[in-house]
Amino acid sequence: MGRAPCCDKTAVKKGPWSPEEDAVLKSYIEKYGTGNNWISLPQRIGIKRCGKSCRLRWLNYLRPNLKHGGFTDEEDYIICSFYITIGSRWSIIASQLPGRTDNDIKNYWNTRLKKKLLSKQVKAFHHQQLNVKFERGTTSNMSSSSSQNQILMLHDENTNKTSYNQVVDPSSITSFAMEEQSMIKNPVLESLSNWDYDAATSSNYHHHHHHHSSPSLNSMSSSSSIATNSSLQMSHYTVNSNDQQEMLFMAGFENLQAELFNEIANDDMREIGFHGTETLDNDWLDHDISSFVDYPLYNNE
DNA sequence: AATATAAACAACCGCTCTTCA
DNA sequence: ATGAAGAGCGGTTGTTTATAT
Repeated sequence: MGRAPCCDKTAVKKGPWSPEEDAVLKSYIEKYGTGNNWISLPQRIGIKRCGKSCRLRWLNYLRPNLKHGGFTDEEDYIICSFYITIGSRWSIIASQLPGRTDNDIKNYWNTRLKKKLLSKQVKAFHHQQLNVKFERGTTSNMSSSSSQNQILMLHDENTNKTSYNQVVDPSSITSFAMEEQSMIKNPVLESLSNWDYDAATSSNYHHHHHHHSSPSLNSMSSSSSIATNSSLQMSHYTVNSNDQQEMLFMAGFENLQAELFNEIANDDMREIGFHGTETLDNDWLDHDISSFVDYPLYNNE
């Protein structure tokens, strides 16, 4: 009593398409079009396939002017920008990339691009942190030992709060990081800022209990408009908690980077500082900071 | 050289959205 | 106005190909 199948599954072939099947389908559609009826098409042309399968084959493979593989750097940026902004809305993303299908982009993201982006983000973060120092004590010692290109973290055991104070010399930021900036400022991404995101929110969205981890990074950066939009949208468009965590993770880094670059561009400052205080718990540490610090923040043993 | 493991990718499934009689 | 059929979507699976042991 489930849903009725779209076709007789026993009389229908599954799996990869043969060149012969491709040729029949392609030549028919090129001559007569699809006739707005995929379900009856296979019977009409004598192919033992489900109508949905024919449609998919045509749309993703046989249709003219399709590209396969060989994604360019520009396409990478566009895909990443969109994913970070609107999540896995593959058909929307595909509509921005001529000759690419949603299926292709989805596969590419899942198998390669996601890893590529994550490793870039991690590299960029490493680069930014430059030199992390962690001390225990009271907040009164805080400012004394802070210097250029250093992030100082100070844990006050009495209040169980950790303060941080980051000072970055802009000249130490590499061209790699500038490349990241161009992604953040991608015009495609900016064009999205006027969309009405609330209209289509997510029945399957749920807050993950780690959702506070990124705000801890956000609080370091104040607010560039792009970064703010990005994190807002993020909270509405994630699909499951793993993806959400991962996306917040990336967005947090981007916010931080965007803030850095904006300050460099607008103020021509020699120094950029971030200051703040957070109540730290182990979740926060594990997720955002501790894996990037070469020595433990706490001695738990 | 043989086998195990991972990556890549096409295609499938079940659902939702749209269209039209 | 309404509901069934068609189209579209995105997560996931299954198979092939590449890489590691």
